Amino acid sequence: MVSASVDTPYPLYVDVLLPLALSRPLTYGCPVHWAHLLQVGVRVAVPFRRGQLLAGVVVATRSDPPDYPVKSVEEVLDSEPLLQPWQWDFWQWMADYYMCTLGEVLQAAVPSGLLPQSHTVFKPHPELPAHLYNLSATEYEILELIQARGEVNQEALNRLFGDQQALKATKSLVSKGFIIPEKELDRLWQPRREKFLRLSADYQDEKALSTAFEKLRRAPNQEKALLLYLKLAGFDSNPADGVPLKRILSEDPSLQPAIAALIKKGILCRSDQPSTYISPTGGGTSMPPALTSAQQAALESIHKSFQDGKPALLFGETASGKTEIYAHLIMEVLGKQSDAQVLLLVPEIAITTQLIERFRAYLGDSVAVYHSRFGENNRTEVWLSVLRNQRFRLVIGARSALLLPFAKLRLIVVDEEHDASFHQEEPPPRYQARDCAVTLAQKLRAFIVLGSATPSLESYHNSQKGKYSLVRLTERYGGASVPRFLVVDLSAEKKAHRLAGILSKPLITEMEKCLSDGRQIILFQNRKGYAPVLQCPFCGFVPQCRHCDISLTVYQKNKMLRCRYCGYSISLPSKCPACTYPDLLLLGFGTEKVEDTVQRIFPGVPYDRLDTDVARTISAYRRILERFENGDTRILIGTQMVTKGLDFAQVGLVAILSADTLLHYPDFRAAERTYQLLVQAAGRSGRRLTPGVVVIQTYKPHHPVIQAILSSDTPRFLATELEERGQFRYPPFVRLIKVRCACKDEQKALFAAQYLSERLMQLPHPPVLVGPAPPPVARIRALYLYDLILKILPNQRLLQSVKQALFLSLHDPPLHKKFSGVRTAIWVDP
DNA sequence: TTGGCTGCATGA
DNA sequence: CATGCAGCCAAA
Repeated sequence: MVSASVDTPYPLYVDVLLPLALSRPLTYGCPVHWAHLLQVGVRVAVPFRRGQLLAGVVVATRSDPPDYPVKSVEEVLDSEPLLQPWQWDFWQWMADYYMCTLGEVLQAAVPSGLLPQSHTVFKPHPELPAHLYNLSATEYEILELIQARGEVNQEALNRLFGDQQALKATKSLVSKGFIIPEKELDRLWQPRREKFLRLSADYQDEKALSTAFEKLRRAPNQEKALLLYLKLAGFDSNPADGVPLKRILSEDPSLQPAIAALIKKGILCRSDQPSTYISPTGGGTSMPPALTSAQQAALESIHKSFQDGKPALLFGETASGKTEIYAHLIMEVLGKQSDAQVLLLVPEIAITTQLIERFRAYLGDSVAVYHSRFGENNRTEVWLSVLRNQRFRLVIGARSALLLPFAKLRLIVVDEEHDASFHQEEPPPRYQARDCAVTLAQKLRAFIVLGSATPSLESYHNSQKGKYSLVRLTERYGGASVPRFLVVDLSAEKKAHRLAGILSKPLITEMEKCLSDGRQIILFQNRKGYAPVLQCPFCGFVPQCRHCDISLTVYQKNKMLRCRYCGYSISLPSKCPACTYPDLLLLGFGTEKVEDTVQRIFPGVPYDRLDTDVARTISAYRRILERFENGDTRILIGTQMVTKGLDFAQVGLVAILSADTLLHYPDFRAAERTYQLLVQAAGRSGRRLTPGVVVIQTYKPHHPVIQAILSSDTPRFLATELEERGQFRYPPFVRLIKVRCACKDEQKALFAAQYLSERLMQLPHPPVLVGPAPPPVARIRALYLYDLILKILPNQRLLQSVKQALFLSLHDPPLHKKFSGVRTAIWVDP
């Protein structure tokens, strides 16, 4: 028997990109019966490792066999490509630029519903062994379950019996010949379909219909059902499709058998119609408001920069009406080409109903929303619709929307371009979506606008160099007024004993004034929980995380101590774990503690807290905002979340409870970020004709950033900050690459980082190296960390050579041998 | 990255 | 001699 073992050549070989961190696509053979379906961009199911099935995307096809044995493509999942041809080039650019693998980009881009994986299903063996006596209790139970249900998947068993137990038992059952494991691909994503009812062709005219009623004389329920159908169909503007079955049953669920009978008699017939997971919202009837002359001028400048083929940086003060300009641009582009697509990128949290509703008013159901917290089905539907250029004209999305397969993208708008959430920290690809958007626009010859009231120094610098064109918009829109700033010196307040927890006397006074005016208050504190540190005043003991080098945060409500890095938690001790001293100190302030103070000082005033702890889901987040919007709550206490994208007319006071935690953040962008946040927070206070108040509490009232805010001269702040960046060699004057070595063994992590640094020094033009040094939190999840920061002059060639050297060193055998167990991570433009 | 394999240490 | 864990390496 030779024939079976001979490696029969396949008619076709395909390189398949899998959604894993593999360094390259893998090659599979394609059997004849699939070959005609294969083309670049279609999905295939392929075996991976031992029996696992995985969906991947075909990157290339060829007819010559590789010089190693290959496995066969199991199934072709598409008849049309799932990707646009330009995406390969763009993804490759991302992978090269951000030093990650293509597979990681694939994973970030494609909704997981479109990349199914296999799971194991156990079925009873057709010929069961005669003896059951050598089975353990668990094995016996599992066998019974499998026999009863016909098939059971591994996950279900894991849930019932625990991972270890289930795995052991199934393994043993398989080897003893009781059950057979089979790999099945997860159910493929299906477009939604809905059951519809309509009148059969034979009963369309009035006469036929009356004979139908004739027949139903002795079946009152069926008669009732038919009447109900006719009533609903009559109201339907397009009864050609019939009436959704769901709608009929929602009127009277008891009619189900009657309807079944009507179908059986051939009076009604059932049909499956394609439907949508994204319910229609209506709208699309209004036009964006007319522009003021200042806005019109800005719009024209943007047109001009488009003609020059440059990205436009729209630097418009808070409330200068940038959104109106976006709206006009978008309508223009869509007006010119009816099949054009537009992408509006927004920071994650700012995907508020407010912005979406605004655009739905103009564009109705052709507005899609895309971000990670939207359901898998919705995302998949948006993906396919954007690919085939159906339905959606405008996609409003968070950073990952940039990876959608646009068929005809003509314009990208990046709103709040300075916002940190455009940068993906983890997992790879670690990319900056704003910068990627610029590259993508260039590749697709699409227009691009970056908008902000406080541009990032990178973008501002680019506009000064002439790479982007700067469009200024200084006039406040609709007579909006500038808020009044009040800086409170916390050290003076403390000396005068005028601090109630974290609320200073002047702040309390402003709050009282605001409340008696019938207006609302936002309190911002950039810390979750009750207090960041618990300390014993007697022996000084501070509870630390077991796995991270950080003190545990106190959560008073849940009586817990919790690590903000790894989630490790223990119950709140009532006395010092070291010396049993009973009165422990709660140092610092989190939002929970602010809540307590507010409750104490303003008893009876309704408030809410908004941070990731309470707003876990999008619906919880919305509920809290709704309550605030209709005035059910008067005070909103929260973290970053409360400073972004919320526009509430009744807010009269915004307070930054501790500007210092922002200013002292160990990051070269601390000043920039603080400035941006303060401006953004200020934008939340006061609307139109009623000026608002912004209270900034700080121990450093003379800090340049605070002073800059008071003068509200953003260009000047940008200029001075740019000067500092130049002086201390920080972006945008140098490019940064951060390399992190992580290992359970601290020495090993350090040595690996040192080794890398030595290798990089040997380059003909070495980068400036900072470190290796431990980051501020030097151990996370039991891994010791060492960071190496490379500063590279902004020169394409240099950057390229450094990246290459870095790549080679990381994949170098000596490094792997000597430093096995060291994990590395790279951030380009951190 | 992940899982499976190898080799070594521990335990009945 | 079985079981567990760490380190190593290929994945087609």
